[in-house]
Amino acid sequence: MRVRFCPSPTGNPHVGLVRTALFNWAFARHNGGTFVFRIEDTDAARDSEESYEQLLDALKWLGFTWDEGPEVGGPHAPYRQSQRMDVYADVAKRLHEAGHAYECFCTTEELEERREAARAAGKPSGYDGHCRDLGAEQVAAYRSEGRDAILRFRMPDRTITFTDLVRGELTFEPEHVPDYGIVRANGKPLYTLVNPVDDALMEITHVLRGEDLLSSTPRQIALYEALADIGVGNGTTPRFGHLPYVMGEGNKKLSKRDPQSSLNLYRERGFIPEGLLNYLSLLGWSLAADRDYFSVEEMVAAFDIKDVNANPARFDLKKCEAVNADHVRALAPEDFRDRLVPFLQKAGLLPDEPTAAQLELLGKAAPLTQERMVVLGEVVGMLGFLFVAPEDFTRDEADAAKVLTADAAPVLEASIGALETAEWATDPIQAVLREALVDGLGIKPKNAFTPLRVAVTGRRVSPPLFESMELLGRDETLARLRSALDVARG
RNA sequence: GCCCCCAUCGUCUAGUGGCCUAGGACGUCGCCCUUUCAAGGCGGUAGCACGGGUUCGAAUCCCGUUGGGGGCACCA
Repeated sequence: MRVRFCPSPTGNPHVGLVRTALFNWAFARHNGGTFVFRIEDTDAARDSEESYEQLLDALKWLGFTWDEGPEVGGPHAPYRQSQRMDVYADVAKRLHEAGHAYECFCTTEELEERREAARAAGKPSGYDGHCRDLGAEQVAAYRSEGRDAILRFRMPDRTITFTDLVRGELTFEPEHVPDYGIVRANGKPLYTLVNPVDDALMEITHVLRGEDLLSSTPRQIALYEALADIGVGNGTTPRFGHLPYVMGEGNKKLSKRDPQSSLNLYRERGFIPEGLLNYLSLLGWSLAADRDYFSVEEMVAAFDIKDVNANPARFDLKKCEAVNADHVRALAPEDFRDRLVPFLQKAGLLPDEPTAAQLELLGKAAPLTQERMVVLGEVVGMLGFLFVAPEDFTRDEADAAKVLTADAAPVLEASIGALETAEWATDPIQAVLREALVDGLGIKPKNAFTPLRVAVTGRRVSPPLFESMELLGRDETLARLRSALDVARG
């Protein structure tokens, strides 16, 4: 079994692309097959090197591995179509010579005109076969007019039926599968040619791709047969499975322009690969009736293309976040801590090379946040107060205004007094504060600790207070309580 | 316009003729726990698009309708 993932490097990787990669990869891995990664960069106008780099980076980050493709090579190298142009030129020439393709001189305007006419007459609006059987003198006449020709594939005049791996048997009548262009007038091959040619050459056995390619499958099947006829590839036509769309808001397919579709965005927010892949696998597939939290290993072990749903799935950010949060909580403490570092660095709270003391502090603080976090990026807001330089510490203005009022002054004052001599550890800190505030001043815990929380962490919502104080240290804690007292007194 | 695909709670899904007075998850609502926020616990909410068949029996099979999506390129 040989499976491939063959994106074209146009723009940022998006979640629909990732889902397709995931299903292909899981399919290959589950069946012990070969996973081929190929880059379809035949459209110079839209492809970019930057997108190519991002694609590779994204796949690596997600943990996908490929057996053949860029950087790892393989028996069918190169795996970037831009480096295979001579292959396509040769195949196109042979297709032409064998009569499977012909030159078409129709101009865009002429095609447009006839398409409109066909449509108005209630007939299929694909190519009408105008140049199918041009004689030599007609070809010469067009050339002398200065017309350019594209190479067009000659579809066989027969019904094409195939069994889709997710949708079952599908049938297309010939009048709805018109002849189609395979080489541009400038000689550059089109996707319609290069994709099947490479699949044939690379001996791909199973093609899992988006539903948008469903209606082009019959014409590709015809091309495979023509390729077999002229001896390109090993003569077998792959089996196809068309994956349902990933939809965005409303009833639209998630498009690259849709910000919700950008993988990089999720990555920057601190989604982790485990969570993202788990969620994406749920879009069109399920492990079991009552489980939707699982590892990618479990998915691979269970993945069967027959279980994939045919109906489109909407991307639900809330659920994606919930699944990600579950995976964040399941991380080993040290792993979790390490993954936090880049986010703190990006926020300027940690240097490029954190000191041992900083890492130790993070190691102690991280557990306070792990089950409170949906995405790793939240660490900046949650633990910023611990890592910020004393002179840079600020409080949320709204929280301070609401909480650090005259009423809070006695609470802060009593706390300072109690903490100056307390043993500096979570439990004793809690004990002396309870004694001073709850017992001493008769204030409810909730009301007693909120001013302290804002004073010390700068926010009304924070990690557990007493642990936070312990980690902050006595001097800085007292300094912040004193400065808060000044604020409270006006 | 022509062709194709799809149709279970708001969302993702389980369900392949009787186990379904349709199960789970996210969301949402209520309660409990509680130093904030989470997490956790308990409970509630809400669905087989519609109409015909087939069958002793249909969410499950067939047909039609409606709705949604896609394709009909010298894009991929």
